[in-house]
Amino acid sequence: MPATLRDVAELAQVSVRTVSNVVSGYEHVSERMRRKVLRAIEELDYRPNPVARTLRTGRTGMLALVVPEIDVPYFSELARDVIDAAAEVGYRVMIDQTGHDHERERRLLLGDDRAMLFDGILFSPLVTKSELLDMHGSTRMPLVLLGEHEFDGRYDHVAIDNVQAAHDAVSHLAAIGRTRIAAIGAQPLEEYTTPLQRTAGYEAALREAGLEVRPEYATAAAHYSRSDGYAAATALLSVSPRPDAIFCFSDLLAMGAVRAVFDAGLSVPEDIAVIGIDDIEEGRFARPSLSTVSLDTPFIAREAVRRISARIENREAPAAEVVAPHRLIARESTLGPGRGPAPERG
Amino acid sequence: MPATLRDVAELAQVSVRTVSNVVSGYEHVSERMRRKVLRAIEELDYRPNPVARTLRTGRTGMLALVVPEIDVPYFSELARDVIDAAAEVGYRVMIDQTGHDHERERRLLLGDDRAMLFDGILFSPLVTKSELLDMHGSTRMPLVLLGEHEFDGRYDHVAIDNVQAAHDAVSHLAAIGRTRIAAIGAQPLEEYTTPLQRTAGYEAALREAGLEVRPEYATAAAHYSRSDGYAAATALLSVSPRPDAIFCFSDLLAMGAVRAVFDAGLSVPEDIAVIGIDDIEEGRFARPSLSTVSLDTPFIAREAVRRISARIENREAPAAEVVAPHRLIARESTLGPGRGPAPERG
DNA sequence: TTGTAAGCGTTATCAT
DNA sequence: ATGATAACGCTTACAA
Repeated sequence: MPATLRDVAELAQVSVRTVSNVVSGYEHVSERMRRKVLRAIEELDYRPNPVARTLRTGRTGMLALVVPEIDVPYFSELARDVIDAAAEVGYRVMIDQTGHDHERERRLLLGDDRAMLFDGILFSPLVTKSELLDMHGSTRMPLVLLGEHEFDGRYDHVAIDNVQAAHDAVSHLAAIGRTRIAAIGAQPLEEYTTPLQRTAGYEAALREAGLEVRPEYATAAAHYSRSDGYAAATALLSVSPRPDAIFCFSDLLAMGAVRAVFDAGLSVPEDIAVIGIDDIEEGRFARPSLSTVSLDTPFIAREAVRRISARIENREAPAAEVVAPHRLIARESTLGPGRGPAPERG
Repeated sequence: MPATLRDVAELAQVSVRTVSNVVSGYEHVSERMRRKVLRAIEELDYRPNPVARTLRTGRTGMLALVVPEIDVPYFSELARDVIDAAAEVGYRVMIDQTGHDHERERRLLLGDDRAMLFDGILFSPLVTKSELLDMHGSTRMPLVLLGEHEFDGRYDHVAIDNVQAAHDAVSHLAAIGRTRIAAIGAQPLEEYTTPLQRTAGYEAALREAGLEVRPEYATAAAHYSRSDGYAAATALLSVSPRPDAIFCFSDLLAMGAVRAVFDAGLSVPEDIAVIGIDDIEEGRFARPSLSTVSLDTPFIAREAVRRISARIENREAPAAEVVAPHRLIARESTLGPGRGPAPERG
């Protein structure tokens, strides 16, 4: 059995109050007492029980990060930054993946049984905003939404300007002279905001460049995975006229699309230029290296942790929205060979 | 303020005992009572406080997964499988990354302050075995070691046969006629077991194939990252005689190595064949697709969770070792083009 | 079958 | 500056 505060108090011949004071670094403790207590702690190898402390204080010191799939590079890179940012302010991070399962997202937001072992949730959701709000309504768990959803003033929000990011990517393709620009990542069946916004940016940029918006160029992808990108790109190759560029709604889709183009005997970017969004490290070393719109995940992580901390401190404060910066990074998949890998970001 | 058991009891006009029975699904509760209680629960929107429950029962229902870096694909894919496997038996997973920081690993194992908010640790360590044992000694936190360390009978262990895996990779290179086989991933300065074992397998396979073991072919890599692979491969290209194959101790190293070879104006596998270890999805879509030794992460995850559950149930049971299977997967980076991507595993 | 009450290990309130 | 003691919200003997 591990030693408790009482055991220490007994051995040191002081009250539990004093031991607690020493442990939690209370100022007004005499040097003599402190020594006695520390000696007893040492001897008993005492460690405070965080659960008891939590029950008393109401703080677990843990955050939950909820993402669709942790093994998607964008999310694992985000997770790395979130864990680091959280560690800096004394939080640890529990990760949950919903696996594109709305039901699992729902349960999480409802705070079912042991879900509540953390002080707040950083949520990168699949479900649409309104559903989400309804679900989370009754529980008062601090919540910060990550990603690209519309700000509705009810929840803290760390987003990126999706429309603009998509717009920038497509404008780049137009600027290098591409005229038949397809897209992969629309999701006509569902009402996810991300694909809707990116589609909007895509179409706006096309119009701005004086290019035609062809419905047959806007293809769907269920999961933003490499294999979805591969499949969608393969299908696009037999559309007539064949696209000369593909804008993918994620880098992972783009990795699959690039491979598909080469498997069809064509070349990137000569025959078809490809650009993604996210700036995952994989794309920087790929062949050709992937042009993309870089999202500032360290910034997102830092802001998310800052927002959730503030929310935990004060649940009544008005909801805030912060928009993370993004920037276009042109590499070989649009510009052609000759630009080596860039191990550094950017 | 959220409702407590007492509030529910009061409203339902029953004792807390009865409410608790209903909540935790105790059998012997009359239908009438159960109804009354459920109605009150509904009305008050009551949710059990998991912290209080934990303080009482000693179980948090959480596991910690400790890895060097969550954004390394091998670890994020492992994390995905661990989270899923844990969810199946009612556990949730907290992830911590040590970032190659021995001190952080140490603190985790020592169970410092709020570290102990979980029932057990799944630990994929950097530090050597003996150090680790000394550190963990005093705390009795259930622990299962993941990865490729020697079994010493004191801790549960889910490992792979590192020597054999490396051997298989190198034998494959020899079998396709390569004679100047280099390696990337040794770490002469530190005593990590993984690189030592893989180096052993590498050298054994060379000898078995009647090939010379050249020290200048065994290069180091600090972090098994893409950029380390890139740098090491670049260096290898100016060794004379130039290698005609490179065995990388991880797929990520291999991704960097492949890019380096092409940047040097050479070709994979024509000039230099490349093989890795891990079988991350990235390698299946890369160009050329990456030959590798596939580690069965779902198996590892399942066994790890099984072991830690057993250990939590019975801390006195003898330590067990489980060896996860591996198998060689030859793709384009050793066999040449013509084998399309394999979205499915293998 | 259900009620009463004693903890689980802290922190925090009230004294002194 | 320190001691005694009441919570925190739950589970579980022990009683009834």
